[in-house]
Amino acid sequence: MSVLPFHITKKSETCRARAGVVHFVHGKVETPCFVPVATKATVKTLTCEDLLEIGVEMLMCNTYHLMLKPGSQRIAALGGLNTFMGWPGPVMTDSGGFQAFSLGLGIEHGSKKKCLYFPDASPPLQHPPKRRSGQMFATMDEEGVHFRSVYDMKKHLLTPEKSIQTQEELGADLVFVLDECTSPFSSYEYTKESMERTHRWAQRSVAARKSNQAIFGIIQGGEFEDLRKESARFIASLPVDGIGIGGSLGKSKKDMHAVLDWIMPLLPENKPRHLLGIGVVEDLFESVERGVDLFDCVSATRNARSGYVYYSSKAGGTQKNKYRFKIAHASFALDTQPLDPHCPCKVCQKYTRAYLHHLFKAEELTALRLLSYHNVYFMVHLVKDMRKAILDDKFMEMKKKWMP
RNA sequence: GUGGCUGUGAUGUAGCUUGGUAGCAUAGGGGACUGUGGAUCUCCUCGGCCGUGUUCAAAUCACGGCAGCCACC
Repeated sequence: MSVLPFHITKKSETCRARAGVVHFVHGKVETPCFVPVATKATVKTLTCEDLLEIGVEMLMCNTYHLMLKPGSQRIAALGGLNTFMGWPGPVMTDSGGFQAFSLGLGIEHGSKKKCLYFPDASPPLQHPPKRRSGQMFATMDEEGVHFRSVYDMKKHLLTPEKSIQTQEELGADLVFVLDECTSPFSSYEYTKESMERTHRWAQRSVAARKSNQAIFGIIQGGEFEDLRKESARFIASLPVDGIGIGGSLGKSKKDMHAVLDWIMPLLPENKPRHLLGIGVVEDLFESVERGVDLFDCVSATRNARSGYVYYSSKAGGTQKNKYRFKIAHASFALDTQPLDPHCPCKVCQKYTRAYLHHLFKAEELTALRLLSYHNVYFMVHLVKDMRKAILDDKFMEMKKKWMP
């Protein structure tokens, strides 16, 4: 068993936040750290040069997508992910567990990671989900995940062993065990059954490992306190290098905070914790405060592609959507300010909102690229600033400034 | 000048025969999106060339204007 070197440099005195350093094969990562998602071996619209320039430390690629296209063996033959994509730094690969969810239950429940409709949610969400039973691309049984390729409908079986083998072929620094995410609509009974299976898969994943790649287990259990705690104890007891926190985090932000509050005291201090698929600005603060070290999230790049620009509260803005605005908004047509007047990124040094507004409305690809660059810069540096604040023991102060 | 055809939102159109909810697409304006989605979903704004008549009721039928296009002189 490999031991992933993780050193905690500083623990906050006022909360669970900590600053540390993880040493991966391809370099160190200073935590807390925001890890952009490079599903198909690229952060959409950005080059590796961009990412280095931005200050990105680590990337997350996806086993399911790369297994189907171009295939893990081809990537292995081409020297592994780093060589293949020209990225010198550490890489983690997601196991395919999330795709088991998003192509399975996610479709059946008309739900994504975040719940789209709960009448009692605050504020109440407007539209009930469209349930589309019978169109699932993934189903689960004890053996593993039965996928249909989104490309050609061919059947694939992804077992925990196959996932690990594939991730070894891809050659990431850090791999995740195969897990199943439940939907916010999943019952207690299903969530429990699924969690127990995920635990067995975790054991099988760990046992299947042949390389010295680092491996993270993943805590499931949905929004249920006893399940989350049980899962946390179980995953913490495995010989893994770190802890992933996955699955449905409930119906609201409050629920997510509760989940983190339940499990954090049960986790070993000396292993890094990765909160899967989170987050947005508020979530990053709340999670770092509760002791999360690593995040991956598509929000920066996906939002960029739908025209949302992240910006700092220092830059001013409306009460609603405090940390982002939509560049397509007509009010930017003649706005000669940079996207975020407080942002030192390349895009903000050069281009005006008016220009980016035009590019976006004209559906020019450059708009998506420049907005992605800015948003990734914003998120990466927001978390880097949090790290500095932890080191200076000013994290809660910083949080209060951002989230009064 | 004569004859024919056509006038529906910002744009392109459907409905007209057989009168009864003005439909669709694009554009515009909001909103959603958390282990990817240049996707998708969602809400909203704006309309029958003008006038008169018939009728319980007119985008629809009739008549008169006006405008555009085409053909002929």
